Amino acid sequence: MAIVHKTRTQLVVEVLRNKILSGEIAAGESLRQAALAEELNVSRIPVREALLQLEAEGLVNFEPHKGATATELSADQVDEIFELRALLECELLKYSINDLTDEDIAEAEALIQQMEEATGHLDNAQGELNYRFHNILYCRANRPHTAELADALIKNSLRYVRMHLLLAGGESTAQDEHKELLRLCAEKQSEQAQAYLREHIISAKDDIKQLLRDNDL
Amino acid sequence: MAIVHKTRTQLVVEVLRNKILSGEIAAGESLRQAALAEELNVSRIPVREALLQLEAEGLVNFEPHKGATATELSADQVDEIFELRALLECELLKYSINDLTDEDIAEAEALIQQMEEATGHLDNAQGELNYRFHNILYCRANRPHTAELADALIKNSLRYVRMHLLLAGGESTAQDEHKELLRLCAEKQSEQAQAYLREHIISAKDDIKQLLRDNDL
DNA sequence: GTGCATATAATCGTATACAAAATGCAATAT
DNA sequence: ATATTGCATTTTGTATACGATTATATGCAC
Repeated sequence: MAIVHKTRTQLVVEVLRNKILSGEIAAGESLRQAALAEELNVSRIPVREALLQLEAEGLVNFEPHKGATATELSADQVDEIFELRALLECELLKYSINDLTDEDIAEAEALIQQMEEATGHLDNAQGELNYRFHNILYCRANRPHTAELADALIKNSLRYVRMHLLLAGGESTAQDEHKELLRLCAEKQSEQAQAYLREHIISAKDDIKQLLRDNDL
Repeated sequence: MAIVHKTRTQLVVEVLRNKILSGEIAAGESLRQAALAEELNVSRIPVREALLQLEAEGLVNFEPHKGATATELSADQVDEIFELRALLECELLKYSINDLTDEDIAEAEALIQQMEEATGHLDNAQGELNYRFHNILYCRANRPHTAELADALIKNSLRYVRMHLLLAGGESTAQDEHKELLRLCAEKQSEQAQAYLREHIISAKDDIKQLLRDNDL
């Protein structure tokens, strides 16, 4: 087991990403380089590089000479991000489903189990589990670029999903949907699984948009 | 017309992107920060930031402590990139087509004209025109995130397209395809236009893969 | 000669320092 | 009172300098 050296830039990326996804850094909040550097005990260079990386992930807006801000979450963006997710994730599932092993299925089942146990805990463990669940289903797609894009979108939407879990209690139905989706995958029903997945993602989107509307965003 | 101040980082990004897309920097070539900095008369900081940005675009691989290289072009990647393009660009066209104005159509027509005139010149003007042609068709989609992703993919595939133009003479058929595509767009035949666009992109992919095979890649 | 340990060089990563740009505010003019 | 100009402050952008990591070469034991 070789020890792995993480650069300060990578550490800063992780810290900031978590803070943004968890809501500790609010959408629209401006990210002053000097302040972050001091807070994290690094110089501004790794902070700058981290901000650039986060911009590529879509979590940060970086305007030259103006500074960086956590990206805002508009209803339009929700539409776009979730529809992109549906598009890319269905594509990944299409390429992955026939090569999913029994172990993959079992692993996904275990995650559903854990999600049920985690119901009620309002930390971001659920989002994390949800994230891993979806990723397992796509792991055999052998489409690294597509997977990377989908990954970024999923991470980006985690903020909304978290809000979804907080404001609505809607994970009980999501649980059932996960089980049904997994069943279709286990039976290699490619078309139905894709359609179901799409519906799963789009309905989450609609829920979230409704929430945004209700909470005057 | 406000004068716009470009940062050195942005300038370096543009220079390097052009060099990579034009082939002046070959796939797999390692990009030494100090050498680039000296060549471009800037310090290593903007070079580093430019490399990070190019990595986000998929043109560069950036490994910590190891250095950056121009990304390699494997047959698998061609598959993936062009299929992603087909997916995303059809989506953009779907949302854009009904709002395309007569001016948009005329502009696209003018570009086809220019492409015909440029036939034979083996610079990268054609790739550039091609790029602008496709972008016009999507300009009314109002999907900034999707457009950005598609843009990166198109830029990434420009290297292949260039090779395609160099090795095969295949733009005469592409020209006809562009005209037919534009006609379908002008007539707002959404479904057919999408299908035709998909076919246009996929067949380019197949051509390019064939070329890669023939030239022992 | 082969394999390993150490030394050396090349390259990258980051801190610090300085330059350039944008912002906010106050003084002035309209 | 409002708009405009100029200055001071804040923040970002970039150069330079230093430290850390990796790759390469050298020497030694076997």
